[in-house]
Amino acid sequence: MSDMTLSEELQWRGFINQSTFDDLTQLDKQQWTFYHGFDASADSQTVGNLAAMMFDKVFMRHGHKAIILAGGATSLIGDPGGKDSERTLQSEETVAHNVECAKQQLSKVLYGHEFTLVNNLDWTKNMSVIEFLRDIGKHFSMTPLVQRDYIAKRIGEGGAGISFTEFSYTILQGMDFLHLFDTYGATLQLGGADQWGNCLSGVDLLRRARGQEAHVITLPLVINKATGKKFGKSEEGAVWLDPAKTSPFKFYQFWLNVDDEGVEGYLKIFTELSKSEIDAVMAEFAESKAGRAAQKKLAQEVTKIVHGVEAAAAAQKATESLFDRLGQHTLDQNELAALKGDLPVVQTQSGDTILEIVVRSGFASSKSEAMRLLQGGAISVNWQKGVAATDEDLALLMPHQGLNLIKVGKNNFAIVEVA
RNA sequence: GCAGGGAUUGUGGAGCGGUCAAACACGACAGACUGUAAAUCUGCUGGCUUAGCCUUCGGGGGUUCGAAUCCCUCUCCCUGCACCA
Repeated sequence: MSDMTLSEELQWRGFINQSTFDDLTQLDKQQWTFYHGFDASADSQTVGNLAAMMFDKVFMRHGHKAIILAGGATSLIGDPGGKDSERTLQSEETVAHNVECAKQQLSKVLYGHEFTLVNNLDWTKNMSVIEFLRDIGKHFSMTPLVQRDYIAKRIGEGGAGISFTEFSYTILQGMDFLHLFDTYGATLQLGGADQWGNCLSGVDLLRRARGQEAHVITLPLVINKATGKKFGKSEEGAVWLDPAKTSPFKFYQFWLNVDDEGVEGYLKIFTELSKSEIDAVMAEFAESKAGRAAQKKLAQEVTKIVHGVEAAAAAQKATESLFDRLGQHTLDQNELAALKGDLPVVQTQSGDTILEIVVRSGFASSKSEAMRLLQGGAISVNWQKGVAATDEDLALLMPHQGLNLIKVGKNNFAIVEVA
């Protein structure tokens, strides 16, 4: 796909945050067995995790052996990093379910490559306390642990405190590295920038317990260049990879709406397009910013990777019919029926007010909120915008029999089916 | 364990007996302008059967005509001392 070496490609794509290598070309000189752990504290991964998966894919394309870990054990404990207060423990069933979800999503995104999928619960659940304290704990010195930023923050003035459980998280993760070295010969760990400290726990442990040199590379947290915030949040919160949580249409829309500033970077991270392909799209984009060629390409490619070719095509088609003729064209019943697979569908009785429908669609969490949206001119039915809150004007927004299109805000569409 | 300090609506943070659904800032959301972008401006930000009513200020109980504000108690956090080295 490219004649770059691994180290060159990683740098070009902007995948390197911190690394224990003095010289990254060491990566090019041998085949590595690396491991990368994914959190299982939610039942779906997000686009943030997607960046990490794409990171792994670069290594895989260059012929390195991957061990992908779902954190069945670590998610039972909870990573204190980045949190300012103690987490609520999740039940074993929940985590087991999440691990299954994570495994499925990982397999889908990493499809086409060979890799070993493991769950760290397998080697931790039957470990004895004595074994843990003697064989593992003995290698960790308290002083550096306590000095870790996120732990220091929790312990110091104004901190929320930290339990021994969460405190031990990093040791557990270090143990994973040790185990994967013993079983698979893994000597490299990849992770997110926030995992740097936890990854180093494993490096230290390997050195102390096995006299083995090991390495870590972390990828940067993807930042939205326009806002300076963490990338990957939409209006409704996180952007999930699970189509049930973020529909392929919404997912596609998310990428299409990405800021100009960052598109090039996102193309490099979230797609597998080569340098020449990306250069070509960016050239087209530079000529006509309003054409948004880069965003379109990005949305297309990423949706393909996560949801497949068909879903990507469907999302694109839905987008065209909703936006390209924005406001000029009332979609007929057939066109609306075609959109039913892509947009949320709200079933309703004739007589239900628009407020109730908006709440049921999930675009507002209460009637009060729906009312506010209405008064702000955010709601339209079949392209008719409503502004008034009186009963008479409310009636004008009443959907008719059959299929209707409602729009809330700029980007939220739903089909309303009146029985 | 003892002594102080603290817990407020997404976050930070005012309020210290009625005028408090609770200042202000940030964030979020919406409108205008644009390119379904950014910036900017404007609005909005507990719920409801919305000129009114209801539920919120860590949990529970009390004082009072009236409590986010006062008292008791529980939980959690912080600081200092003690304990432990």
